[in-house]
Parts: sequence; structure tokens; C-alpha cells
Amino acid sequence: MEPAQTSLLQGTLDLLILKALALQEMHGLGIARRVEQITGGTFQVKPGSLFPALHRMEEEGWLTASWGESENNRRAKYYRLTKLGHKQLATETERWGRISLAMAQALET
Amino acid sequence: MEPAQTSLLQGTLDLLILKALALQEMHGLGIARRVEQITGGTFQVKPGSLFPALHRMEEEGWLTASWGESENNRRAKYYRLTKLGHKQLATETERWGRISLAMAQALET
DNA sequence: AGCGACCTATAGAACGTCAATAGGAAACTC
DNA sequence: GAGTTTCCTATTGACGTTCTATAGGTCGCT
Repeated sequence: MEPAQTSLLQGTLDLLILKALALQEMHGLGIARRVEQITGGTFQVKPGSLFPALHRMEEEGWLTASWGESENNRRAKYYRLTKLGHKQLATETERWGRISLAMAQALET
Repeated sequence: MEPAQTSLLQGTLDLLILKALALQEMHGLGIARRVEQITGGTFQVKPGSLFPALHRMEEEGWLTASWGESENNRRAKYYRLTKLGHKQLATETERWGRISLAMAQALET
């Protein structure tokens, strides 16, 4: 039995996508699978959340996309981080650190 | 200089309010101040977020409210946790633990 | 030919937070 | 005692993000 999947916290999806793409470019569904994997199955990314987010992030200039072919011979759009995207990853990681620390403070005792 | 205040993460406000009320009943603005305090000044709760949340939580049965007088002789509405509210506090604390762990996993390396 | 897996995509709704605004009542200022 | 500030509660409307539901095309398998 896997642990129950928690619905995403608003504001964490961007960071998870950026982190997933940090090492190598991937296509949409690949990103979704990778996010699920690196969170130990806790977070599940639905297509209805994923694609709007990807398009938004592309518009922000954090990602660039190009059509290619998947491992399964499907037409797939590959996303990779731009320089700005790497910067954003750092920013959001730092932001998460602050939030996480503040919550830990609040919840201790 | 205080550290910059991060705007609230959606989904954390309820938990923070519940935690603030865990020890003693408080009025609205008192809760806001306490949340700011226990998060080390990181989170700031605006009235426009606070009161809708309080009313919602009251409807859920996690809080009960009664009018009283503040330390400054103002008319103030005091909130306290119900039994259900304590249960909810435990639930949301556990949820936060899962989220926090998953994010830590995702961000390590 | 039919079916499931893979991949991208959008519309509409739900939800929680924020900015702006409001108003009353106590306390302070001069 | 008039004017101002502080304290306390409250609502409205807008906004951004995520979810549900739905869609369509292509590959591979039987």
C-alpha cells in the first residue's frame, strides 16, 4: 500500500517542475512522473494542473520547449530550463526554506 | 531589519490559526498577531484573509465564538477550539508533516 | 479492426488569499 | 470637546492556482 496522495499545495508546483527539469530536459508527462517519483509518491500532478503551469512558466521565460520524439515514439514536447529558470529554481528553493522553517517554528511545542 | 514577510501559502492558514488557538482562546486580531509571532515574523495574516477563514472554520465546527472585552476595553469576539478543532489540528499537522517531508525529499541533492 | 497506453491540451468550476474599503468605539492630544 | 489615532470586526470584488472533466491524435499489440 502506498501512502495516501496529498493534493498539491498551491505554490509548490512550480518549484517541483523546476526541480524535475534541473538535471535534464523532459516532456510533460515525464515531468509529472518524475515529480511523483522524487516526492516518494506523495504528490501527484494532474494534466489539468501540469500543462497550464508549463505554458505559464514558458511565458515567464523559465522554460523553453521543442517538439521531439519520446522513448515510445510519440510526438512529445520537451521542456528545458533557461538561465532564468535556474535562477527561479534558486529563488523558490530559498522561499520554500523560509516557509518550511517558519512552519516548523510555529508547530514546535 | 526583520526578514521579508512571505505571503501565505494557500492551505497553511487554517493550520496556523488552529495552532494559535491551541493553548488559549483569543480574538481575531490577537490570532493574527500570534501567528506572526510564532512564525518569527515570516507570515503576516491580513484581515481580508483572517475573518473569512475564521467564519469558515466556525461553520466547520472547529471553533466557537463569543463576544467579550479585549485587554484594551474593545468589543472583541473570542474564538476557541472545539473538540473537533483539536482533532483537525492533529490532522493538519500530520498533513503538513507529509508535505514537508515530500518536499525535502524532492529538493535534496 | 479494435483497444489500451501515451502525449498534449482546454474549458469551467472551486477554492483561498489579497487589496481596498467600511464603520464603530475607546483612548489620546491639544 | 474636537480631532486624530488605535483597536476590532467585517465585506466586497478581483486574482491566481489547481482540479474535474473532456477531448483528440498516434503508436503498438492482439
